[in-house]
Order: sequence, then structure tokens, then C-alpha cells
Amino acid sequence: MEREREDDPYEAIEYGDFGTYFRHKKQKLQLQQDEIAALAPPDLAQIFEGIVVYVNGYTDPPIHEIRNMIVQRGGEFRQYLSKSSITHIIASNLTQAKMKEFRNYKVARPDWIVESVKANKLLPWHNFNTLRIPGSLHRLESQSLTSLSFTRSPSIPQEPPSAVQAASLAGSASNDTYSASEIDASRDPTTETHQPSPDPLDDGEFFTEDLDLDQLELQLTPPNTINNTGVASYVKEPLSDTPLSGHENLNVLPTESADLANTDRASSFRSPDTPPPIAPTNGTVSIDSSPGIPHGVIAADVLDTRHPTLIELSVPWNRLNSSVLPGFVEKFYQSSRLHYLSTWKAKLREITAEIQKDKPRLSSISKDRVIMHIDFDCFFASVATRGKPELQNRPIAVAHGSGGSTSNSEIASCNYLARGFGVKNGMQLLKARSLCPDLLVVPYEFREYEDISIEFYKILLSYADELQAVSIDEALVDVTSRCRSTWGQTENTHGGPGNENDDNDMTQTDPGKLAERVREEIFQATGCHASVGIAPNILLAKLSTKRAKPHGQYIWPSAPGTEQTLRELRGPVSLLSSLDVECTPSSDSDKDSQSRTQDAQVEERQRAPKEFSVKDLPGVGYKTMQDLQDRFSVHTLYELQQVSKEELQRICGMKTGEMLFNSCRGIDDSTLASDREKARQSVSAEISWGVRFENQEQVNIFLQDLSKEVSKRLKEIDRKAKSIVMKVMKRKEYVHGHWKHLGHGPVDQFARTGQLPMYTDDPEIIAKEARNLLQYFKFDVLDLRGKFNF
DNA sequence: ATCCTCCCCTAC
DNA sequence: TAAGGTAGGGGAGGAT
Ligand SMILES: Nc1ccn([C@H]2C[C@H](O)[C@@H](COP(=O)(O)OP(=O)(O)OP(=O)(O)O)O2)c(=O)n1
Ligand SMILES: [Mg+2]
Repeated sequence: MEREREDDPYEAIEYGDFGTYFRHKKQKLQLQQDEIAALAPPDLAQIFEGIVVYVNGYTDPPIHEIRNMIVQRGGEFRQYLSKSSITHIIASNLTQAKMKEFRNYKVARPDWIVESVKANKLLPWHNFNTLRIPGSLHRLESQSLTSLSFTRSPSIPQEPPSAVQAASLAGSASNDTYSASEIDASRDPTTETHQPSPDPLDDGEFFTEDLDLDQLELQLTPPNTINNTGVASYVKEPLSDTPLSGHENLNVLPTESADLANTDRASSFRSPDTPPPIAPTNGTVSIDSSPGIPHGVIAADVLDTRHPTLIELSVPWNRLNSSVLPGFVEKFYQSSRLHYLSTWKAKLREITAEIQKDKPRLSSISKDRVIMHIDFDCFFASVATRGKPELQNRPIAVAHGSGGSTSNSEIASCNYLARGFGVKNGMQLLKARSLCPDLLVVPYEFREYEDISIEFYKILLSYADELQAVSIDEALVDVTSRCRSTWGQTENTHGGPGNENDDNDMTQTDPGKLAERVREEIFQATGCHASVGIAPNILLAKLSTKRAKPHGQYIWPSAPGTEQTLRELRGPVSLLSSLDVECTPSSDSDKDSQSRTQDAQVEERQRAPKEFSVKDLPGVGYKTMQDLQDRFSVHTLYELQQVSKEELQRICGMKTGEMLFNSCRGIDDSTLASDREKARQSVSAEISWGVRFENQEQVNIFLQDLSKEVSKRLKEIDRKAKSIVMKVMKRKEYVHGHWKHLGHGPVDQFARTGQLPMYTDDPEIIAKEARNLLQYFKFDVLDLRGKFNF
């Protein structure tokens, strides 16, 4: 099957006459749109760019007026509900049935369009939400550690370690000072997370150039199953936007037949695909006059008629850092922090599972669990500054390109001093420097991270009944057997950081003491500070750590679901509304705020429990946060507590809705996944940066290299695969703007699954099928961007 | 209902 | 310069 994401005019590749009919209708409509757009005054602000609307039912401004307003200002209009491509639905009111049908769409009243036009800017649609839930929201109610070690892959290139580092650290030390002091920004977990696909969040920037990305993904499947080769059929990519993208996924089966009980995913592929009934447009480079492309589409460089990819590759430096250069894949993986993060996680899971395999399962199920969550403070940044007093008082960030001031690489980790300026993990350097001009950029030290992590895990394993590796710098430990739980049925009246307790029970340590001991031990062993949260479940342990950061600890004071925990989760709200609450760490004594220095204020803010936002909950990212905001106007946990479980489930889904309902009350029954169990289900390799091709030969080499990578990983875990999924990205033609250097830029994504002739880990076989799957799309190599996923 | 497949989303 | 990877939970919607 071919799958395409994003708004491609041909996206809904529906088969049969029905689909053909709709497709024609759609094309016709888009032609009309182009005409309308062409007639529009050229200077209309394109406020609806990227908006694709479907109008349902009768509307106040008649539908054609709405259409004109939208199309003339860069938006698109769909005559039929094309679920995959629409961004919004316009409706004055909805029947019960429609409400249900549109549950997962953004439905706004017509005046959203009208008012936006008046304001000459795109207003937030949720202020015009047709489905807006009425009221109800703001009610006031309310051990064998020594064996632990990474088997280092060939060698971690240590970045331009010495050179750059020496220069930037020692050399510049005189100019800068590093500071360990943190400003509160600790709260925000919002480390700007990387968005893998075209995403509005991209740091507020729009893609202006092409992005590259290739991805190969293999899914593990049971070894015994045999399947047919998925011979690629040819399909032509319609006029669609320019960019081609493709990826392949391979489903792999465990070599040990038993493992993945053949969930033979492959079976789905057995039927040979029939090529989509679309006329092949062969990889024509599109200049695109494709329908649906909004104004402004004119290629950025009107003067240079060469293909954008060729223009990019004409810059020597770009060539040297793109996939046209042999050895690109290896080089990329040596430098990709996200690749390291993923690799480390897999390895740590494997290692800790192995270590814990023998020992009996201790707890994890009991009602009175004691869960400890440990997480290094700004890990990469801490490693950079440890033992370097001259760096302690400076805002620093770990990123590539520490050499010049023109670098716009992404920050992997910044220290808390930098966060005080608003700098965040994941932020691009130019933006970070605009917020914090004195930001010192230091290089990665991948080897160090590994070594430190091993020491870290050794220590934690010595305390663990059960341990779950979360990441290179973070773990969950069940310490029930050696820690006296303090939050039984009776509500704990105090709580708070650094909980003192002089209990010296031999076997049952006080949580506060335990946390102190662990933190100190970690610091002694690694020179880096970690924060610790201890609580009766995983959720509260993580929230405790968040509250403890940086360089602190927090013992959750009360049991899940209790009134006190509800108040704790509300943060300042409860402090304001109920002065009788005694758990306020910050004393009233220093109320003379006028005389306070900023530092003092900062300090106090750090100490006072912060109001938790929904984004603080594990599992709640940008999308869920937006949904809660749009549908319920909910931002904080306090507000979330006011919404019924039914409503949450209706909007967010059964599982997620229940999770949200429980989480905002501190309830979480999930257990530690110590990974002694289940085998991996898939193995994949993908690259979405620097992917640019001039000819098929380069594509083949790239696929070959990725196939080798996947093959290597399969062999490492002694598994084989038979099902493969190829994912590809194809650049959008019309987009203008700027995006990450050599990134994939605006793309459409495509996926195609196939079957290998047998369970295998042979790179040649994998590569062959990958080529077949990619060939199916018949994309112009110049438009290939990234993500060849096998 | 339940299962399955193809995504989207999340986390570090 | 720059290195936007990757595994797994879960939802939508069609097949059974
Ligand atoms: N967008 C991101 C987020 C994290 N990381 C890496 C660098 C971090 O140091 C490490 C750990 O991630 P954390 O989320 O734990 O962030 P920090 O440890 O940097 O800060 P803190 O835990 O104090 O919030 O993962 C990254 O490369 N890119
Ligand atoms: Mg950390």
C-alpha cells in the first residue's frame, strides 16, 4: 500500500470508480481555486496559508464567500470531506451525529474566517470552536554491578574533542565563567522536542528549503514464517508536490522462533499490491503548478531555474555533508545525538534486563510501593562543566558547531543558568543566542556520557529491587524493600524536599535519607549532579523529580488520589485558595518582597512548588496539550481535575482519557518495565538529514548503507526479519522559507511494505527489496529527501 | 466485540 | 556550517 501523509492533492489514493470520481472532483475544484487565487488582489495577506478547510452545512456567510476569503488568502478549500488532508471544518452548528463524526477534527464557526479576515491575521481557531464544551470547566470544586558495561561500538568519535574542546573551554575560560546556579526554568519540561516531520512547532520557523531524510525499517517477525517477496509494483506519483520521500520498513522475526509468536504482520502484504490507478508522472521534476498550491508558491529563486536540490549541492560544503558523499551514513551516525540516545537506551535495557534476569522479582506489584526516579541535571551540559570551576558560572549549551557564532545547530542540553534566559534543550543556536548572547557552546563528549552512565547504573542497581532504564541519564528504581513508605493511608502532613528523619532502621531507610545518599554517591562517582524523586508510583516519582530539579530531591508527601495529593498537583492554586495548607515550603517571613533581590525571588520561586501544567504529565506532549486547550481550555492540572473522565475519553480516546483523569489525581498503577521480558518487535534505521541525491547510483549506495546498518543491528541481537517497510520523504515543491540546514524541509511522506523472500539479516537481500519498494514510487531522485526506513 | 494495519504521538 | 533517531503506546477505521 502506498501511504502518503501531508496535504498532497492526490493523497486519498482511493481505488475504483468511486475514488476516481472523487479525485476528479477534487482536481476540478482545485483548478477553480487557482483561478480564484489568481484573481485575488496580489497584496492580500496570506493568512490562511497551510489551512485546508471543509465546510459543513449552511453557513452565515454563504459557502462561496467563505471559499473566496480562504482561497484568496492562501488557504485551500475542499468540497468533500477528505479526512486525510483537511486541517479544519467550518460549521455553524452540528447535529449529534456530525458531532460524533467530527469528534477528531477542529471544527470552527464561520466567523473564525470572517473575523480572521477582519483582523487580517489568523486568529486561534479554538476561540470559535463549534464544539466547545459549555461551562463545567471552571468550577472551583474542587548488584552484580561490576559486569555492567557497554560494549562500545567501534569507536565513538569523541567529537572534535580535544581540539575544539580545549579551545573552547580552556582557551575561552578567561572570557567566560560558567555557572552552576540555576534560575528556575527548571519547571519546564518543555525542552523543545524535536518534531520528526513537517511540523508547525519547528521552533516557529518555516521550512524554506529542502530537507532530506531517508529511513529504513525492519520489523522483527517470527523466524519460521515464510513469505513472499513483495515485489514492487510501479506506481507513479501524481503531480503531487514535488518532494519525494520514501522509507521502507522491514518486519523482522526473532531468530528464535518462539519469540514473537508469529504475529506475522507480513500476512498483510501477501496480496500483491495493485498499483494505484494513477498515471505515472515519472519523476518529473516539478515546477509545480500543481493544483492547490497557494500563492506565494513561486519558487524562491525565480532567477535560478535549476532544481533546488542541484542548487543546494552546488555549494561545496553542502555536497561534503550530504548523502552524495560516500561514507555519509557512517559519518552521520557518528555525530547524531539522537541516534546515540536511541542506541544507548536499547543497550541499557538489554544490559539491565540481563543483570536482573536471575534475581527474583521482588516487588513492583504491591500497593505500597516506593519508587525512586533519578535523572541527571542537564546531563550533557553537566558533563561539560564538571571539574571546571571556570565554567560553573557561565550559561553553556552542548551543540555541534561550537566553533563559530554563525552556527545554528540544535542544543542537546543547556545548563540551568542558560535556562534562566529562556534557552531550552532542542532549541536552535541562533534563537538561543538571541536570548542569551553570552551563551558558551561546547562540544559533545559521547564517550564520557557512556562512562558516566555506567557508574550511575551500577550505583542504582545496588539499591534496586527492580530497575527500569529510561535513558542514558535517567532511571526508575523500585526501592520498596529498603525504604519505609511514608504515605500510607494516613495523610502525611508535611512533605517536601530533603525531608529529615532520624530513623536508622537497618533495613528500612527513610526516603529522604535514601535520596540524599544516592545523590551523593552519584556525585562522588561521576562529578555530576542528579536529582531524585521518591513517591508511591512512577508518575508521582517523575513529577517529584521535576519539582526537585535542579540539584535537589523531593519526597512526595501523600498518597495517590488523596486530597493532599490533589492539592500538591495544583501547586500555587491551592496555596492561594487555601491558606491553611501547611505544606508551603516558602515561609511567610520573607514576605517583604519589595526588598527582595531578584536572586532571592528566583530562589524562592524555585523552592515553592510550581503549578503543574498538563504538559508536565508523562505522555502529554504538544498534541495532547493542544487538544486539552482547544477542547477544554485546560492548561493546568488543577483545571484538568475539573473535567470528567467521560469527556476526556470522548476527546482523547479511551486509554488516554483515563490516563489523564488518573494522572491529574496522582494515580498511576503502571509497573516498572524492567525489560526482562518481551523481545523487540522491530529494528529500523533512518536518516532525515543531509539526504540529497543527483542520480540513482547515489540512491542505491545510500540504501545499501542503510541496509548494512539494519543488518548489523539484526545480527547484534541475533534476529532476522522478513517484513520490510520502506518510508520515503519527497520534498514539497511549492514551499518557500527556511529550515534546518540540510534538513528535510517540507515533505510528504510515503510508506510501502514488502516481504523479504525469507527471514534474513542479509544486507543484500534487504537492500534489493528496499530498492524495489522505492522504485515503486518512481520519484525523481532530486526530490528524495529522507527517511529510508527499512 | 475483537483483531489488524497503518499511521500519529511521545520520550530521551 | 551540521549531523531532524527510533521503539513502542495507542487511536482510527476497516476486516473478521
Ligand atoms: N531535545 C533533546 C533532549 C535531550 N537530549 C539529550 C541531552 C540531555 O542532556 C539528555 C537527557 O535529557 P533530559 O530530558 O534529562 O534533559 P537534561 O538532562 O539535559 O536536563 P534536565 O534533566 O535537568 O531537565 O538527552 C537531546 O539531545 N535533545
Ligand atoms: Mg536529565
